[in-house]
Amino acid sequence: MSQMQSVEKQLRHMILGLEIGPGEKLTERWIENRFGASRTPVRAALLRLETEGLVSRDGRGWSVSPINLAELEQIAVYREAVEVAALRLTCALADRSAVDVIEAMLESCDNDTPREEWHRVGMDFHIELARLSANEFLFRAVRDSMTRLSRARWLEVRDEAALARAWAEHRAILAAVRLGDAEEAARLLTSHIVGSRDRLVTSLANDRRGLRARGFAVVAA
Amino acid sequence: MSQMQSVEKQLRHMILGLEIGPGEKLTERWIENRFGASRTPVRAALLRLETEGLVSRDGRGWSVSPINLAELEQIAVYREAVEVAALRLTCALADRSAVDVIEAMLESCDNDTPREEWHRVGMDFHIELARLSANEFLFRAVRDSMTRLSRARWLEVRDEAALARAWAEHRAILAAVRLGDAEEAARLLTSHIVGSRDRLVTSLANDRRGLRARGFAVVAA
DNA sequence: GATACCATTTTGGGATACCAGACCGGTGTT
DNA sequence: AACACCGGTCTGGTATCCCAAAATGGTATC
Repeated sequence: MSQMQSVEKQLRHMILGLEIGPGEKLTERWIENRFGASRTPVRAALLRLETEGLVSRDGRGWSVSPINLAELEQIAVYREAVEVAALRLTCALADRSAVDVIEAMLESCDNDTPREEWHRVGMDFHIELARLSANEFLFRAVRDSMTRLSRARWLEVRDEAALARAWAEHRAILAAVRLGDAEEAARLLTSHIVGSRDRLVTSLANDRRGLRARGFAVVAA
Repeated sequence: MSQMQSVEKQLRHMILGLEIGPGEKLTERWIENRFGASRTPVRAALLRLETEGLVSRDGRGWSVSPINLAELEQIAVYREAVEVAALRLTCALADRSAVDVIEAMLESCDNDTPREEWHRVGMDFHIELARLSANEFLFRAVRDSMTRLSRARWLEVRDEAALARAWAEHRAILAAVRLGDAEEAARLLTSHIVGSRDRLVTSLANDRRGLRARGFAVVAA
């Protein structure tokens, strides 16, 4: 059995789900025992997760990357550049009917939907929207950005009002894309990303003490 | 001795310098012998180079990534997005004196300068310009893009006229940045990137037969 | 002569043994 | 009580072994 991908997947899942706290130390031996794999696949997983920014070298060893407010702000700028570029490409497409699939994705969330699902769909909206551009690099950039933002976004998903607002903005963006109005879509997406960032950073800065109490490392901006 | 980084560095250098042809098969054992390292650091190197796009899985084994025309075109779009975003940030800075350092870098190339140096400085121009934005993600995006483009750019550097043109465009961009004219700088950078891409893709498509004869895999757009 | 088949070799994936250096805790000294 | 020292333990880095699967090449058959 190829345990390599399994270790990587499981470890990523634990990190993204905050089952292992940001800033926590990791030893190859612990991972080895935890997932019943040997060091070769463990090391492969760590190397991959390092490039995703989920894990970092900590001196000689490893640790789960802390949540970094300065990094979140920089990612927002990066996201804005790549997502807007992807969006403009998509608006220029002759066939933009694929937005309906994304719209349907949004509709699949209602009051009975668990938090986890909202969290996932909220990210997938951006990822799938970027995929429509058919540009592999823009797509990957968005996907990787969302992975890096994923842990911090658990906070936003706890705020009912923020969630409703995000969904409304998502729908508005899709509407503009459907019409092929690149300028309007870009404007909406930009303000959505900037707004998200502001709410996220504010909320993280406020919760910082509480998060640290739970053992989560949160680095200031 | 930490041979891990050494293997990675040396292998990357051979690949970027076309000492190992695009599309060529690689075996872990060959690398092992070639660099006198054992398989663990070899695997680490391969995993890292894979994320850089220099090496790809080829069935069960590994091979040097072929030069892919479709990929080059997509990277150009991606580059345009991130480089322009970085440039706008830089233009908004109060202190833009760092452009002088980049200007000096360009000036360091004259008729006696070896091809290799022109090649490196041509890439470093874009990388260092992106670094000025002080956004780590935009910077990395540009750096990684240039790495991916590096091999294909060996062709452009053989064309004296193209080189002169590129340098002129580089200088014009710096001049606009120095004035803080973001719109003009963005316009110049965009057309520089688009122009580079067109010349590169055209020239590659023309040389494709010759490159293949040298054993270089070149995938069509 | 082409092709299907089988034995051998080779390959990457995984496991394990070993090492040098960092880290930690206790002890003895001041 | 504070601090310097020292020995054991733990960790990541490396080398090496083993294995299953895939590639290879030769051979017999049609």
